[in-house]
Amino acid sequence: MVVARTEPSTVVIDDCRRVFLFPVLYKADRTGIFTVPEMAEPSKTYNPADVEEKWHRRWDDSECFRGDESSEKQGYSIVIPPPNVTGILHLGHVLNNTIQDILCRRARQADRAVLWLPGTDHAGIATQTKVERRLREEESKTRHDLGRDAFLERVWQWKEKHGGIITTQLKKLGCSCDWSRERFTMDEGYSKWVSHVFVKLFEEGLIYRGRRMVNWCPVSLTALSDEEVIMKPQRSKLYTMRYELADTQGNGTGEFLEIATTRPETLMGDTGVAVNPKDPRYGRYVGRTILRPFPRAAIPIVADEHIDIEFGTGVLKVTPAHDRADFEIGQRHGLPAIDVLTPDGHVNCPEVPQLHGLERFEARRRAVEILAEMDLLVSEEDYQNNIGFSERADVPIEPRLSMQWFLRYPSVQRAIDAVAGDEIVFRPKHWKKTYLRWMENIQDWCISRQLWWGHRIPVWYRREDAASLKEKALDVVDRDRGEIHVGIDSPADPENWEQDEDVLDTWFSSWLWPFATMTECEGADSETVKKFYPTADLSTGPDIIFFWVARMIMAGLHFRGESPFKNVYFHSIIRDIKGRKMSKSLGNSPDPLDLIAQYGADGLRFGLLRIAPTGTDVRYDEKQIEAGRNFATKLWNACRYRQMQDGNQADGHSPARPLAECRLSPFDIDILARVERLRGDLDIAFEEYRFNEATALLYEFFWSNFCDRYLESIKEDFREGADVERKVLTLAVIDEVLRYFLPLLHPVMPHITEEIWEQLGLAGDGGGPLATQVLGAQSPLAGVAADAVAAGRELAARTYEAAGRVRNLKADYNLASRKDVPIILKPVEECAVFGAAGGIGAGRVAMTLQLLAGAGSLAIDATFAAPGGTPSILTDLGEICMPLDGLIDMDAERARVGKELAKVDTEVDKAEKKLANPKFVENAKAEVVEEARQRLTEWQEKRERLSAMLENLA
RNA sequence: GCGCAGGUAGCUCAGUGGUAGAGCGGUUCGUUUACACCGAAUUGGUCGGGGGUUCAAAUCCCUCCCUGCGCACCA
Repeated sequence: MVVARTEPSTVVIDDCRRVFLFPVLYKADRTGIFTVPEMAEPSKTYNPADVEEKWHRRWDDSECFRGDESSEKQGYSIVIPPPNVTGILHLGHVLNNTIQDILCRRARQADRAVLWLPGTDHAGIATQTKVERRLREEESKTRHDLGRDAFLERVWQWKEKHGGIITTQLKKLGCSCDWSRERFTMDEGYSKWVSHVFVKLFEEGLIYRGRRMVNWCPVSLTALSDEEVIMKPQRSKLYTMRYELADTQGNGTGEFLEIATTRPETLMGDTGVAVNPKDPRYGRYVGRTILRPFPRAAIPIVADEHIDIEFGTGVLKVTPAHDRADFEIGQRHGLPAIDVLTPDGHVNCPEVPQLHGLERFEARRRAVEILAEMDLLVSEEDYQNNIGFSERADVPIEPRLSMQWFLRYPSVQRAIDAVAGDEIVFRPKHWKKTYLRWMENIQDWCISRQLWWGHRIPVWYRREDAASLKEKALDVVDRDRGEIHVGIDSPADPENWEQDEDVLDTWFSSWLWPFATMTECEGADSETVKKFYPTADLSTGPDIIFFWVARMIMAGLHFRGESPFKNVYFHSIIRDIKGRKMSKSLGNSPDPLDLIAQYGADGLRFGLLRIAPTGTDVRYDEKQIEAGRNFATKLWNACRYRQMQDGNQADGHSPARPLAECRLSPFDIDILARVERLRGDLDIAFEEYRFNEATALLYEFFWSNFCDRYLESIKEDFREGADVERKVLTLAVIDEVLRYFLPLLHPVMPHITEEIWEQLGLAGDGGGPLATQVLGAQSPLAGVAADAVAAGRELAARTYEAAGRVRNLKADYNLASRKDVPIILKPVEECAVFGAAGGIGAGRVAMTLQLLAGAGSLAIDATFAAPGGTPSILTDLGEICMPLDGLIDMDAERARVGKELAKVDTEVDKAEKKLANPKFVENAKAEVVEEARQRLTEWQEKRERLSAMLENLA
């Protein structure tokens, strides 16, 4: 078996710093030991691994991505959406960070001082859960076994061990972050910001503590915000049971009311039954009492508008402790709240021993049985309802009454105005509505979490009163009374105080990210924040628009007086090919590192960008990544081809004169004009954050225009005995195109462009890495007269078009792959001036036409008289005949021309009809009408000539 | 229920009033020394249905159908 392994070789072949980048092929023997290369052979495929690694090192060493706060240049900044510190990279990260990398690299090219500030988030619940699980699995311990301090020590250890992973992965992707400024939400300075903000909001009366109905996760044992609850449709049962009126018999023989419920296991907490006051069926019951079966008790029947007459039986059991709506009904009617569940979701009701201690779903089944035994169960039917699940633990949450800290959001109206008035621009713009809708219905934020990993609430209670204070609703007044201490620092006499046990919601730190990463909360502003705040762009997923984006806007406005960013770009959510969300449990989420290993970081970046950025969501298809890799290979090979020509060269590498003074061919002019045009088109595409369009432009230019047309047509210049001057000029044009193109591609594919840039020596003397190149304003066609450019491009376009038509013709005769077919061009009059553009004679056009058409020979002969039946086509260069000795088939040719004529006929009809319509001529834009006229003329001419051809064939 | 986004070629998607596009796939041909991760040709669409506005609609309006997402919910 022969194993090929590539090693970069650095054979200096001349004094121009050009080296052979293309690796030497080594062969391994059966032992796997590499032996002396048998022969040097350039690799046909780009091998990203070594190249990428090398450039990561180079960029790192040169510190070229450091955000220079003292720069004279205009600042540009992005803060990274901090990934979970213990998380690993997924495709969403790849897309999002590629976008940010592009924005930053382009900003550097535009000569801005750029800061891309990286960092990670402590991710309270997620991280704590991970460490707890490990503790349970490996040591069979809970966090309580360790105690708070020891447990936190473990979490920090875990963070130290696993915290760097995602950062390393981002580096592999080529992210040009300023790694020297990496931040973590639990850094000391950052934590100080969190406390500072808490204290400030508390002082403003926006933070308060109270006993409220919250979303409780019975697994994580903490309260959650509304945003952390995911509603999911569930198949469940709707049970109808009956409660007996207490004032009739009370012994099972009196009057009953039927009540529908999905949660019979909470009926021990029922403290009332409610009907709608407008419901004629039940008016007479209101004010009476009814018997709760277990524990048996008489509870009042109340009338409440909230009850839906249509639903179920129109009678609701009111369980104020276990349902948000019931709680409110209870408040309105003075019904007590009886908590019958433990925090971890077990029944807590010693009065009913059959249920006491049972897990909540087990208790539900058991409660139904008991009801049936008591003959109180009327029916049981399948029912679909929506249940809230906890985002992290993925179990149904319990509405639970508990003492928590809440925030009334600050600067809400300003945050609404900023987005509504486009001070902050959302893209795609429809997300604006989603944002405004949420902001306009904003609810207080439950910010306390019963966790240990996070920022501890900076509130202390007087030790002697702590027990009672912890049960009390609190606000700023209580501090003024000296009962509690709220401050960044602990009280001076800590032995007399007890700190609140809870920590803050992770997002309560994340919402400060854009400025808390840049400056300290006390004292003078840092130079960094002065230079780089507010940031320019935020790129993130629409799934965290409420969690993060909206809150950052409020925090920025409130604490810095300025919105934290100008533009928000919401990238699409990546789904699998079947449209499902990527998830670990489905196993449909490819590991980006595998993809990088297989396709290269550049290929991955390019491939994802091609499909991802416009819609709301996008289906991931590995074929796209493959296309990205293929594009890298194409680029590699085109440059390899260019480099191979160095060896053929007699006299130096570039013409002594500037390009504009050389005899540029129409094709030289065309490709140079196109690469310049590409730059303008890219500017527009990126300006509008249309990343997919940008990749399409780059792909189209390089593959179709540069490789398939230009490179294919200049190969003659490198053949034995070709004109040396022309060869040198062609090399110069290729170099100029690459010198212009590679920087344009660089933000998308940074590694391979750097490598080629260096190896081809395109930077010139003293030029640094491509990553540091500022794009100049120089046109590749500077000094070339505008009319020469126009004429050259016109002639090039005609030639390319004609070559395509000849290929079609060949295919019609099943000769597509034949290279020996002779063709004869009878030039049209206006093309008789071959050579007007750039002083190059007809030979250049003829050569290109012949090469691209794949013809064996080309004669230019205005007087050529084709034998009858010779296949020919009409092009903008003239009539092109393909005499096929021995292959001529009059019938076939007649059929072909007839078919073409028919097609042209319908086109003429269409165009005539359009122009015959006076309203069209009247109303349409002048250029549209003019275009239609021209088209008609062209079709008519073509029809005439085709008719003549058909006659000749007859 | 309310809102948002989408329905264009077999697949993934571009295309906002003026000749329906790309990539992938399929088919046929081709290894000519940059590249088979390639080249050439070719196949393939009454642009979700219906109605309207307009000289002209994939594009604007109305309506219906389907898909995805968000918000709110009926116990």
